[in-house]
Amino acid sequence: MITLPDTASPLYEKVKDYILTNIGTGKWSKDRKLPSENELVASLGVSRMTVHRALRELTAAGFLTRLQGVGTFIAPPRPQSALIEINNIAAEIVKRGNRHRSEVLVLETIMPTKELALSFEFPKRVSIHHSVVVNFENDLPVQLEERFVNPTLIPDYDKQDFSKTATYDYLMQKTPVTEVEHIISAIPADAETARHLGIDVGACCLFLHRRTWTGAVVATISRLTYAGSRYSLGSRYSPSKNS
Amino acid sequence: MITLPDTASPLYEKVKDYILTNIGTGKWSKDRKLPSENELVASLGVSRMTVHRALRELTAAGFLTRLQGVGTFIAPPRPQSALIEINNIAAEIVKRGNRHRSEVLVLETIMPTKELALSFEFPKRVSIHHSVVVNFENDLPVQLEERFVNPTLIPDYDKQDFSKTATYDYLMQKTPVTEVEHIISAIPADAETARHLGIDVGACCLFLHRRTWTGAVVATISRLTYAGSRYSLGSRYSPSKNS
DNA sequence: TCGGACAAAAAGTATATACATGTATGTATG
DNA sequence: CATACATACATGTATATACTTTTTGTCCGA
Repeated sequence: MITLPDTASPLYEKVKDYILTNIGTGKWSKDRKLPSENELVASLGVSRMTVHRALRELTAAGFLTRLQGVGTFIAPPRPQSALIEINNIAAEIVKRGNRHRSEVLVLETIMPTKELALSFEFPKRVSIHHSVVVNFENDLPVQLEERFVNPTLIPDYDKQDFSKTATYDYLMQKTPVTEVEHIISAIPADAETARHLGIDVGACCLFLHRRTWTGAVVATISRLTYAGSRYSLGSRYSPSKNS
Repeated sequence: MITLPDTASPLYEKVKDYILTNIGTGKWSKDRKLPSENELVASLGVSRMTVHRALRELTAAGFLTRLQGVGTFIAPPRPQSALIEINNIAAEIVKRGNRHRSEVLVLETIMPTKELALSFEFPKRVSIHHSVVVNFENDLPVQLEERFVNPTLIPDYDKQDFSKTATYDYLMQKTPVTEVEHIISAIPADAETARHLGIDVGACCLFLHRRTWTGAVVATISRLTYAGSRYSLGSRYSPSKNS
Protein backbone atom coordinates (compact mmCIF):
# COMPACT_ATOMS: atom_id res chain seq x y z
CA MET A 1 0.00 0.00 0.00
CA ILE A 2 1.46 3.32 -1.09
CA THR A 3 0.76 6.39 1.02
CA LEU A 4 0.19 9.62 -0.87
CA PRO A 5 1.70 12.85 0.48
CA ASP A 6 -0.27 14.59 3.19
CA THR A 7 -0.54 17.94 1.44
CA ALA A 8 -3.48 20.30 1.29
CA SER A 9 -4.74 19.26 -2.10
CA PRO A 10 -7.62 17.08 -3.24
CA LEU A 11 -7.04 13.38 -3.35
CA TYR A 12 -7.51 13.11 -7.10
CA GLU A 13 -4.78 15.72 -7.58
CA LYS A 14 -2.44 13.67 -5.45
CA VAL A 15 -3.24 10.64 -7.55
CA LYS A 16 -2.51 12.67 -10.69
CA ASP A 17 0.82 13.79 -9.24
CA TYR A 18 1.63 10.23 -8.26
CA ILE A 19 0.97 9.03 -11.80
CA LEU A 20 2.89 11.88 -13.45
CA THR A 21 5.82 11.29 -11.14
CA ASN A 22 5.92 7.60 -11.97
CA ILE A 23 5.88 8.48 -15.65
CA GLY A 24 8.42 11.24 -15.22
CA THR A 25 10.95 9.14 -13.38
CA GLY A 26 10.53 6.33 -15.87
CA LYS A 27 9.35 3.94 -13.19
CA TRP A 28 6.47 3.17 -15.49
CA SER A 29 8.11 2.59 -18.83
CA LYS A 30 6.70 4.12 -21.97
CA ASP A 31 5.81 0.94 -23.79
CA ARG A 32 4.06 -1.03 -21.09
CA LYS A 33 0.55 -0.75 -19.84
CA LEU A 34 -0.12 1.35 -16.77
CA PRO A 35 -1.72 -0.30 -13.75
CA SER A 36 -5.46 -0.70 -14.21
CA GLU A 37 -7.92 1.34 -12.23
CA ASN A 38 -8.57 -1.52 -9.86
CA GLU A 39 -4.87 -2.12 -9.32
CA LEU A 40 -4.42 1.55 -8.43
CA VAL A 41 -7.39 1.29 -6.10
CA ALA A 42 -5.68 -1.60 -4.34
CA SER A 43 -2.22 -0.01 -4.20
CA LEU A 44 -3.30 3.51 -3.23
CA GLY A 45 -6.26 2.72 -1.04
CA VAL A 46 -8.64 5.18 -2.67
CA SER A 47 -11.92 4.61 -4.40
CA ARG A 48 -12.13 3.70 -8.04
CA MET A 49 -14.08 6.86 -8.90
CA THR A 50 -11.22 8.96 -7.57
CA VAL A 51 -8.65 7.02 -9.58
CA HIS A 52 -10.94 7.25 -12.57
CA ARG A 53 -11.19 11.01 -12.28
CA ALA A 54 -7.43 11.39 -12.06
CA LEU A 55 -6.93 9.20 -15.13
CA ARG A 56 -9.71 10.92 -17.05
CA GLU A 57 -8.25 14.36 -16.43
CA LEU A 58 -4.74 13.27 -17.35
CA THR A 59 -6.18 11.81 -20.54
CA ALA A 60 -7.98 15.07 -21.31
CA ALA A 61 -4.73 16.92 -20.69
CA GLY A 62 -2.98 14.72 -23.23
CA PHE A 63 -0.68 12.71 -21.01
CA LEU A 64 -2.45 9.39 -21.35
CA THR A 65 -4.46 7.47 -23.86
CA ARG A 66 -7.01 4.93 -22.78
CA LEU A 67 -8.74 2.11 -24.60
CA GLN A 68 -11.86 0.61 -23.20
CA GLY A 69 -11.37 -3.07 -22.59
CA VAL A 70 -7.62 -2.79 -23.03
CA GLY A 71 -5.91 -0.42 -20.63
CA THR A 72 -4.17 2.87 -20.05
CA PHE A 73 -0.99 3.93 -21.83
CA ILE A 74 1.37 6.86 -21.90
CA ALA A 75 0.41 9.15 -24.75
CA PRO A 76 2.93 9.80 -27.51
CA PRO A 77 4.63 13.20 -27.14
CA ARG A 78 1.87 15.65 -27.79
CA PRO A 79 1.77 18.25 -30.52
CA GLN A 80 3.44 21.01 -28.62
CA SER A 81 2.22 24.52 -28.31
CA ALA A 82 4.22 27.23 -29.98
CA LEU A 83 5.27 28.45 -26.59
CA ILE A 84 6.77 25.14 -25.60
CA GLU A 85 8.30 24.58 -28.98
CA ILE A 86 10.21 27.82 -29.06
CA ASN A 87 13.44 26.42 -27.83
CA ASN A 88 13.74 23.21 -29.73
CA ILE A 89 16.37 24.92 -31.77
CA ALA A 90 17.72 21.81 -33.44
CA ALA A 91 14.34 21.00 -34.94
CA GLU A 92 13.83 24.58 -36.08
CA ILE A 93 17.15 24.68 -37.85
CA VAL A 94 16.58 21.39 -39.60
CA LYS A 95 13.06 22.47 -40.51
CA ARG A 96 14.48 25.53 -42.24
CA GLY A 97 16.57 23.17 -44.33
CA ASN A 98 19.83 24.04 -42.65
CA ARG A 99 22.45 21.93 -40.92
CA HIS A 100 22.48 21.76 -37.14
CA ARG A 101 25.50 21.01 -34.99
CA SER A 102 26.16 21.23 -31.25
CA GLU A 103 29.33 21.79 -29.31
CA VAL A 104 29.32 20.76 -25.67
CA LEU A 105 31.34 23.18 -23.56
CA VAL A 106 30.39 21.98 -20.10
CA LEU A 107 28.67 18.88 -18.74
CA GLU A 108 28.97 18.43 -15.02
CA THR A 109 27.23 18.02 -11.71
CA ILE A 110 27.58 20.94 -9.34
CA MET A 111 26.32 22.39 -6.10
CA PRO A 112 23.90 25.16 -7.02
CA THR A 113 24.25 28.73 -5.85
CA LYS A 114 21.72 29.79 -3.26
CA GLU A 115 19.80 31.68 -5.90
CA LEU A 116 19.65 28.69 -8.20
CA ALA A 117 18.58 26.37 -5.40
CA LEU A 118 15.80 28.85 -4.69
CA SER A 119 14.68 28.78 -8.30
CA PHE A 120 14.51 25.01 -8.12
CA GLU A 121 12.41 25.34 -4.99
CA PHE A 122 14.61 22.82 -3.23
CA PRO A 123 14.13 22.48 0.50
CA LYS A 124 17.83 21.80 0.98
CA ARG A 125 21.01 22.00 -1.07
CA VAL A 126 21.47 19.05 -3.40
CA SER A 127 23.70 18.86 -6.42
CA ILE A 128 22.27 19.45 -9.89
CA HIS A 129 23.32 18.74 -13.43
CA HIS A 130 24.69 21.59 -15.49
CA SER A 131 25.40 21.86 -19.19
CA VAL A 132 26.54 24.56 -21.56
CA VAL A 133 26.12 23.93 -25.26
CA VAL A 134 26.56 26.09 -28.35
CA ASN A 135 24.18 25.41 -31.21
CA PHE A 136 25.31 26.07 -34.78
CA GLU A 137 23.28 26.70 -37.88
CA ASN A 138 25.51 25.95 -40.88
CA ASP A 139 28.63 26.41 -38.73
CA LEU A 140 27.40 29.80 -37.56
CA PRO A 141 26.79 29.89 -33.80
CA VAL A 142 23.26 31.09 -33.08
CA GLN A 143 22.43 29.99 -29.57
CA LEU A 144 24.29 29.60 -26.31
CA GLU A 145 22.34 27.18 -24.19
CA GLU A 146 22.88 26.74 -20.46
CA ARG A 147 20.75 24.25 -18.61
CA PHE A 148 20.34 23.17 -15.02
CA VAL A 149 18.60 19.86 -14.59
CA ASN A 150 16.98 18.27 -11.56
CA PRO A 151 18.83 14.96 -11.00
CA THR A 152 15.88 13.50 -9.11
CA LEU A 153 13.92 13.40 -12.33
CA ILE A 154 16.72 12.91 -14.84
CA PRO A 155 19.60 11.19 -13.04
CA ASP A 156 21.71 10.36 -16.10
CA TYR A 157 21.67 13.78 -17.74
CA ASP A 158 25.38 14.28 -17.09
CA LYS A 159 26.30 11.04 -18.86
CA GLN A 160 24.81 11.84 -22.26
CA ASP A 161 26.54 12.83 -25.47
CA PHE A 162 24.76 16.03 -26.41
CA SER A 163 26.69 16.47 -29.61
CA LYS A 164 24.62 13.54 -30.88
CA THR A 165 21.25 14.06 -29.20
CA ALA A 166 19.95 17.58 -28.62
CA THR A 167 19.44 18.38 -24.95
CA TYR A 168 15.88 19.38 -25.73
CA ASP A 169 15.04 16.06 -27.35
CA TYR A 170 16.65 14.13 -24.52
CA LEU A 171 14.75 16.04 -21.87
CA MET A 172 11.41 15.79 -23.64
CA GLN A 173 11.88 12.09 -23.97
CA LYS A 174 12.79 11.62 -20.32
CA THR A 175 10.15 13.62 -18.52
CA PRO A 176 6.74 15.11 -19.30
CA VAL A 177 6.40 18.86 -18.95
CA THR A 178 3.35 19.97 -17.04
CA GLU A 179 4.11 23.66 -16.81
CA VAL A 180 6.44 26.13 -18.47
CA GLU A 181 7.56 29.61 -17.54
CA HIS A 182 9.28 31.92 -19.97
CA ILE A 183 10.90 35.27 -19.47
CA ILE A 184 12.19 36.92 -22.60
CA SER A 185 14.44 39.93 -22.55
CA ALA A 186 17.03 41.72 -24.64
CA ILE A 187 20.52 42.06 -23.21
CA PRO A 188 23.94 43.07 -24.48
CA ALA A 189 26.44 40.26 -24.89
CA ASP A 190 29.06 39.89 -22.18
CA ALA A 191 32.60 38.88 -23.04
CA GLU A 192 32.10 35.15 -22.73
CA THR A 193 28.82 35.08 -24.61
CA ALA A 194 30.33 37.22 -27.34
CA ARG A 195 33.25 34.82 -27.70
CA HIS A 196 31.06 31.74 -27.95
CA LEU A 197 28.58 33.26 -30.35
CA GLY A 198 31.24 35.04 -32.41
CA ILE A 199 29.71 38.48 -31.99
CA ASP A 200 30.90 41.78 -30.57
CA VAL A 201 30.79 42.48 -26.87
CA GLY A 202 27.67 44.55 -26.21
CA ALA A 203 25.86 43.30 -29.29
CA CYS A 204 22.13 42.73 -28.90
CA CYS A 205 21.11 39.30 -27.75
CA LEU A 206 17.75 37.75 -27.17
CA PHE A 207 17.75 36.14 -23.76
CA LEU A 208 15.25 33.48 -22.79
CA HIS A 209 14.90 32.25 -19.25
CA ARG A 210 12.85 29.10 -19.03
CA ARG A 211 11.67 26.90 -16.18
CA THR A 212 9.77 23.66 -16.64
CA TRP A 213 7.85 21.63 -14.11
CA THR A 214 6.94 17.97 -13.91
CA GLY A 215 4.07 17.88 -11.49
CA ALA A 216 4.99 20.06 -8.56
CA VAL A 217 8.73 19.65 -9.13
CA VAL A 218 10.93 22.04 -11.09
CA ALA A 219 12.53 19.85 -13.74
CA THR A 220 14.82 22.19 -15.65
CA ILE A 221 16.01 25.76 -15.70
CA SER A 222 17.40 27.00 -18.99
CA ARG A 223 19.14 30.19 -19.99
CA LEU A 224 19.17 30.55 -23.74
CA THR A 225 21.05 33.36 -25.41
CA TYR A 226 20.51 34.03 -29.11
CA ALA A 227 22.64 36.23 -31.30
CA GLY A 228 20.13 39.00 -31.93
CA SER A 229 21.27 39.60 -35.46
CA ARG A 230 20.91 35.96 -36.43
CA TYR A 231 17.75 34.79 -34.76
CA SER A 232 14.19 35.61 -33.82
CA LEU A 233 11.51 33.69 -32.02
CA GLY A 234 8.29 33.17 -33.87
CA SER A 235 4.92 31.76 -32.97
CA ARG A 236 1.48 31.59 -34.41
CA TYR A 237 -1.49 30.84 -32.29
CA SER A 238 -5.15 30.39 -32.91
CA PRO A 239 -7.39 30.57 -29.86
CA SER A 240 -10.37 29.15 -31.68
CA LYS A 241 -9.36 25.58 -31.06
CA ASN A 242 -11.24 24.61 -27.96
CA SER A 243 -13.06 21.49 -26.90
CA MET B 1 -39.49 17.88 -15.91
CA ILE B 2 -37.52 18.35 -19.09
CA THR B 3 -36.79 15.31 -21.24
CA LEU B 4 -33.37 15.19 -22.85
CA PRO B 5 -33.07 13.97 -26.46
CA ASP B 6 -32.95 10.22 -26.92
CA THR B 7 -29.67 10.07 -28.79
CA ALA B 8 -26.89 7.54 -28.44
CA SER B 9 -24.60 9.68 -26.31
CA PRO B 10 -23.78 9.64 -22.61
CA LEU B 11 -26.15 11.40 -20.31
CA TYR B 12 -23.61 13.95 -19.15
CA GLU B 13 -23.04 14.96 -22.78
CA LYS B 14 -26.75 15.52 -23.23
CA VAL B 15 -26.74 17.69 -20.14
CA LYS B 16 -23.81 19.67 -21.55
CA ASP B 17 -25.67 20.14 -24.82
CA TYR B 18 -28.78 21.22 -22.96
CA ILE B 19 -26.81 23.85 -21.04
CA LEU B 20 -24.92 25.12 -24.09
CA THR B 21 -28.15 25.39 -26.04
CA ASN B 22 -29.78 27.43 -23.30
CA ILE B 23 -26.78 29.73 -23.27
CA GLY B 24 -26.54 29.95 -27.03
CA THR B 25 -30.19 30.85 -27.56
CA GLY B 26 -30.02 33.47 -24.83
CA LYS B 27 -32.69 31.69 -22.80
CA TRP B 28 -30.30 31.94 -19.87
CA SER B 29 -29.16 35.53 -19.95
CA LYS B 30 -25.52 36.43 -19.55
CA ASP B 31 -25.75 38.33 -16.30
CA ARG B 32 -27.94 36.03 -14.26
CA LYS B 33 -27.02 32.97 -12.32
CA LEU B 34 -27.52 29.59 -13.92
CA PRO B 35 -29.75 27.03 -12.19
CA SER B 36 -27.96 25.34 -9.31
CA GLU B 37 -26.92 21.71 -9.50
CA ASN B 38 -29.85 20.63 -7.37
CA GLU B 39 -32.29 22.59 -9.51
CA LEU B 40 -30.93 20.90 -12.61
CA VAL B 41 -31.21 17.56 -10.85
CA ALA B 42 -34.89 18.27 -10.21
CA SER B 43 -35.68 19.64 -13.66
CA LEU B 44 -33.74 17.08 -15.69
CA GLY B 45 -34.29 14.02 -13.53
CA VAL B 46 -30.63 12.91 -13.45
CA SER B 47 -28.29 12.50 -10.51
CA ARG B 48 -26.30 15.38 -9.10
CA MET B 49 -22.97 13.71 -9.97
CA THR B 50 -23.97 13.65 -13.62
CA VAL B 51 -24.98 17.31 -13.57
CA HIS B 52 -21.79 18.10 -11.70
CA ARG B 53 -19.66 16.37 -14.30
CA ALA B 54 -21.36 18.27 -17.12
CA LEU B 55 -20.85 21.58 -15.35
CA ARG B 56 -17.25 20.78 -14.42
CA GLU B 57 -16.33 19.93 -17.99
CA LEU B 58 -17.99 23.04 -19.37
CA THR B 59 -16.05 25.05 -16.80
CA ALA B 60 -12.78 23.41 -17.81
CA ALA B 61 -13.60 24.20 -21.43
CA GLY B 62 -13.99 27.86 -20.52
CA PHE B 63 -17.72 28.28 -21.02
CA LEU B 64 -18.65 28.69 -17.38
CA THR B 65 -17.19 30.04 -14.19
CA ARG B 66 -18.22 28.68 -10.85
CA LEU B 67 -17.89 30.01 -7.34
CA GLN B 68 -18.27 27.71 -4.42
CA GLY B 69 -21.08 28.88 -2.23
CA VAL B 70 -22.36 31.31 -4.87
CA GLY B 71 -23.31 29.67 -8.12
CA THR B 72 -22.56 29.04 -11.76
CA PHE B 73 -22.22 31.83 -14.32
CA ILE B 74 -21.54 32.25 -17.99
CA ALA B 75 -17.84 32.94 -18.49
CA PRO B 76 -16.75 36.28 -19.96
CA PRO B 77 -15.92 36.11 -23.69
CA ARG B 78 -12.55 34.45 -23.97
CA PRO B 79 -9.86 34.22 -21.34
CA GLN B 80 -6.89 35.23 -23.37
CA SER B 81 -3.76 33.18 -23.51
CA ALA B 82 -0.57 34.60 -22.14
CA LEU B 83 0.68 34.87 -25.67
CA ILE B 84 -2.14 37.17 -26.68
CA GLU B 85 -1.95 39.12 -23.50
CA ILE B 86 1.73 39.89 -23.76
CA ASN B 87 1.26 43.27 -25.31
CA ASN B 88 -1.47 44.74 -23.23
CA ILE B 89 1.19 46.87 -21.67
CA ALA B 90 -1.18 49.26 -19.94
CA ALA B 91 -2.79 46.43 -17.98
CA GLU B 92 0.59 44.97 -17.08
CA ILE B 93 1.87 48.24 -15.75
CA VAL B 94 -1.23 48.86 -13.67
CA LYS B 95 -1.13 45.28 -12.41
CA ARG B 96 2.38 45.89 -11.14
CA GLY B 97 0.97 48.77 -9.15
CA ASN B 98 2.57 51.44 -11.29
CA ARG B 99 1.14 54.40 -13.17
CA HIS B 100 0.57 54.13 -16.91
CA ARG B 101 0.51 57.00 -19.36
CA SER B 102 0.50 57.19 -23.14
CA GLU B 103 1.76 59.83 -25.50
CA VAL B 104 0.37 59.78 -29.02
CA LEU B 105 3.02 60.79 -31.54
CA VAL B 106 1.22 59.92 -34.76
CA LEU B 107 -2.38 59.11 -35.64
CA GLU B 108 -3.15 59.18 -39.33
CA THR B 109 -4.44 57.33 -42.35
CA ILE B 110 -1.84 56.54 -44.98
CA MET B 111 -1.21 54.61 -48.17
CA PRO B 112 0.84 51.58 -47.18
CA THR B 113 4.18 50.70 -48.67
CA LYS B 114 4.16 47.74 -50.99
CA GLU B 115 5.70 45.60 -48.28
CA LEU B 116 3.08 46.57 -45.73
CA ALA B 117 0.25 45.97 -48.17
CA LEU B 118 1.70 42.54 -48.73
CA SER B 119 1.72 41.84 -44.99
CA PHE B 120 -1.94 42.80 -44.86
CA GLU B 121 -2.59 40.39 -47.70
CA PHE B 122 -4.55 43.10 -49.51
CA PRO B 123 -5.48 42.38 -53.12
CA LYS B 124 -5.11 46.05 -54.02
CA ARG B 125 -3.72 49.20 -52.44
CA VAL B 126 -6.10 50.74 -49.91
CA SER B 127 -5.29 53.24 -47.22
CA ILE B 128 -4.73 52.04 -43.66
CA HIS B 129 -4.71 53.57 -40.22
CA HIS B 130 -1.36 54.21 -38.59
CA SER B 131 -0.48 55.13 -35.03
CA VAL B 132 2.69 55.63 -33.04
CA VAL B 133 2.39 55.77 -29.27
CA VAL B 134 4.91 55.82 -26.44
CA ASN B 135 3.89 54.04 -23.26
CA PHE B 136 5.25 55.26 -19.94
CA GLU B 137 5.58 53.43 -16.64
CA ASN B 138 5.84 56.04 -13.91
CA ASP B 139 6.95 58.63 -16.47
CA LEU B 140 9.71 56.34 -17.72
CA PRO B 141 9.19 55.40 -21.38
CA VAL B 142 9.21 51.61 -21.73
CA GLN B 143 7.53 50.84 -25.03
CA LEU B 144 7.35 52.39 -28.45
CA GLU B 145 4.23 51.10 -30.14
CA GLU B 146 3.56 51.39 -33.86
CA ARG B 147 0.34 49.96 -35.21
CA PHE B 148 -1.19 49.55 -38.63
CA VAL B 149 -4.91 48.87 -38.57
CA ASN B 150 -7.23 47.53 -41.23
CA PRO B 151 -9.90 50.23 -41.76
CA THR B 152 -12.36 47.70 -43.15
CA LEU B 153 -12.66 46.19 -39.69
CA ILE B 154 -12.04 49.24 -37.53
CA PRO B 155 -13.03 52.33 -39.52
CA ASP B 156 -12.85 54.87 -36.70
CA TYR B 157 -9.41 53.96 -35.35
CA ASP B 158 -7.91 57.25 -36.49
CA LYS B 159 -10.52 59.27 -34.59
CA GLN B 160 -9.80 57.95 -31.10
CA ASP B 161 -7.98 59.59 -28.23
CA PHE B 162 -5.35 57.03 -27.33
CA SER B 163 -4.01 59.00 -24.44
CA LYS B 164 -7.26 58.07 -22.67
CA THR B 165 -7.94 54.55 -23.96
CA ALA B 166 -5.07 52.18 -24.68
CA THR B 167 -4.89 51.11 -28.30
CA TYR B 168 -4.91 47.51 -27.17
CA ASP B 169 -8.11 47.88 -25.19
CA TYR B 170 -9.80 49.71 -28.04
CA LEU B 171 -8.85 47.07 -30.57
CA MET B 172 -9.82 44.14 -28.38
CA GLN B 173 -13.19 45.73 -27.81
CA LYS B 174 -13.77 46.43 -31.49
CA THR B 175 -12.86 43.14 -33.10
CA PRO B 176 -12.36 39.56 -31.94
CA VAL B 177 -8.96 38.06 -32.54
CA THR B 178 -9.03 34.62 -34.05
CA GLU B 179 -5.33 34.20 -34.70
CA VAL B 180 -2.09 35.84 -33.64
CA GLU B 181 1.44 35.74 -35.02
CA HIS B 182 4.43 36.90 -33.05
CA ILE B 183 8.02 37.38 -34.03
CA ILE B 184 10.33 38.38 -31.23
CA SER B 185 13.86 39.61 -31.78
CA ALA B 186 16.55 41.70 -30.17
CA ILE B 187 17.75 44.78 -32.03
CA PRO B 188 19.86 47.83 -31.28
CA ALA B 189 17.94 51.08 -30.96
CA ASP B 190 18.07 53.43 -33.93
CA ALA B 191 18.25 57.17 -33.43
CA GLU B 192 14.51 57.81 -33.40
CA THR B 193 13.70 54.88 -31.12
CA ALA B 194 16.47 55.92 -28.77
CA ARG B 195 15.10 59.43 -28.60
CA HIS B 196 11.56 58.32 -27.84
CA LEU B 197 12.55 55.74 -25.25
CA GLY B 198 15.22 57.91 -23.71
CA ILE B 199 18.00 55.38 -24.18
CA ASP B 200 21.33 55.36 -26.00
CA VAL B 201 21.55 54.71 -29.71
CA GLY B 202 22.54 51.07 -30.15
CA ALA B 203 21.15 49.99 -26.76
CA CYS B 204 19.48 46.59 -26.65
CA CYS B 205 15.79 46.56 -27.41
CA LEU B 206 13.26 43.80 -27.44
CA PHE B 207 11.34 43.98 -30.68
CA LEU B 208 7.96 42.33 -31.11
CA HIS B 209 6.29 42.05 -34.46
CA ARG B 210 2.67 41.05 -34.20
CA ARG B 211 -0.08 40.31 -36.67
CA THR B 212 -3.65 39.55 -35.68
CA TRP B 213 -6.43 38.07 -37.76
CA THR B 214 -10.17 38.31 -37.55
CA GLY B 215 -11.34 35.33 -39.52
CA ALA B 216 -9.30 35.24 -42.70
CA VAL B 217 -8.60 38.97 -42.66
CA VAL B 218 -5.48 40.58 -41.20
CA ALA B 219 -6.79 43.02 -38.61
CA THR B 220 -3.68 44.67 -37.22
CA ILE B 221 0.06 44.73 -37.62
CA SER B 222 2.04 45.99 -34.65
CA ARG B 223 5.69 46.74 -34.13
CA LEU B 224 6.46 47.02 -30.44
CA THR B 225 9.87 48.09 -29.23
CA TYR B 226 10.76 47.72 -25.55
CA ALA B 227 13.71 49.27 -23.82
CA GLY B 228 15.69 46.10 -23.10
CA SER B 229 16.97 47.33 -19.81
CA ARG B 230 13.49 48.15 -18.54
CA TYR B 231 11.30 45.36 -19.71
CA SER B 232 10.96 41.65 -20.25
CA LEU B 233 8.17 39.50 -21.56
CA GLY B 234 6.97 36.77 -19.27
CA SER B 235 4.55 33.94 -19.62
CA ARG B 236 3.57 30.87 -17.74
CA TYR B 237 1.72 28.08 -19.36
CA SER B 238 0.35 24.81 -18.12
CA PRO B 239 -1.00 22.37 -20.67
CA SER B 240 -3.11 20.54 -18.12
CA LYS B 241 -5.20 23.56 -17.25
CA ASN B 242 -6.96 24.08 -20.55
CA SER B 243 -8.73 22.22 -23.41
C1' DT C 1 -8.30 -26.81 -37.22
C1' DC C 2 -11.68 -23.61 -37.32
C1' DG C 3 -15.13 -21.10 -35.10
C1' DG C 4 -18.30 -19.82 -31.84
C1' DA C 5 -19.62 -19.55 -26.90
C1' DC C 6 -18.11 -17.92 -22.87
C1' DA C 7 -15.61 -15.66 -19.30
C1' DA C 8 -12.45 -12.33 -17.62
C1' DA C 9 -10.63 -7.84 -17.62
C1' DA C 10 -10.64 -3.11 -18.49
C1' DA C 11 -12.55 1.33 -19.08
C1' DG C 12 -17.13 4.00 -19.37
C1' DT C 13 -21.33 5.56 -17.31
C1' DA C 14 -24.83 6.51 -13.72
C1' DT C 15 -26.63 6.86 -9.15
C1' DA C 16 -27.07 7.50 -4.10
C1' DT C 17 -24.98 9.19 -0.24
C1' DA C 18 -22.09 11.74 2.77
C1' DC C 19 -19.35 15.20 4.21
C1' DA C 20 -16.39 19.52 3.35
C1' DT C 21 -16.04 24.21 2.27
C1' DG C 22 -17.36 28.70 0.97
C1' DT C 23 -21.03 32.46 0.84
C1' DA C 24 -25.01 35.11 1.95
C1' DT C 25 -28.45 36.31 5.13
C1' DG C 26 -31.35 36.50 8.89
C1' DT C 27 -31.58 36.66 13.93
C1' DA C 28 -30.46 36.83 18.65
C1' DT C 29 -27.54 38.99 21.97
C1' DG C 30 -24.40 42.28 24.01
C1' DC D 1 -26.49 49.37 16.52
C1' DA D 2 -23.03 46.09 15.81
C1' DT D 3 -21.22 41.73 16.38
C1' DA D 4 -21.66 36.78 16.72
C1' DC D 5 -24.06 32.86 15.68
C1' DA D 6 -27.20 29.93 13.18
C1' DT D 7 -28.92 28.52 9.00
C1' DA D 8 -29.61 27.67 4.33
C1' DC D 9 -27.65 26.96 0.05
C1' DA D 10 -24.12 26.56 -3.34
C1' DT D 11 -20.22 24.07 -5.21
C1' DG D 12 -16.28 20.62 -4.19
C1' DT D 13 -14.69 16.13 -2.91
C1' DA D 14 -14.84 11.14 -1.76
C1' DT D 15 -16.85 6.68 -1.54
C1' DA D 16 -19.64 2.50 -2.49
C1' DT D 17 -22.17 0.27 -5.76
C1' DA D 18 -24.04 -1.29 -10.03
C1' DC D 19 -24.36 -1.79 -14.61
C1' DT D 20 -22.59 -1.19 -19.59
C1' DT D 21 -19.44 -1.60 -23.40
C1' DT D 22 -15.37 -3.19 -25.52
C1' DT D 23 -11.57 -6.16 -26.03
C1' DT D 24 -9.08 -10.30 -25.45
C1' DG D 25 -8.17 -14.81 -24.44
C1' DT D 26 -9.73 -19.55 -23.66
C1' DC D 27 -12.10 -23.62 -24.02
C1' DC D 28 -14.86 -26.80 -26.30
C1' DG D 29 -17.20 -28.92 -29.93
C1' DA D 30 -18.16 -29.71 -34.88
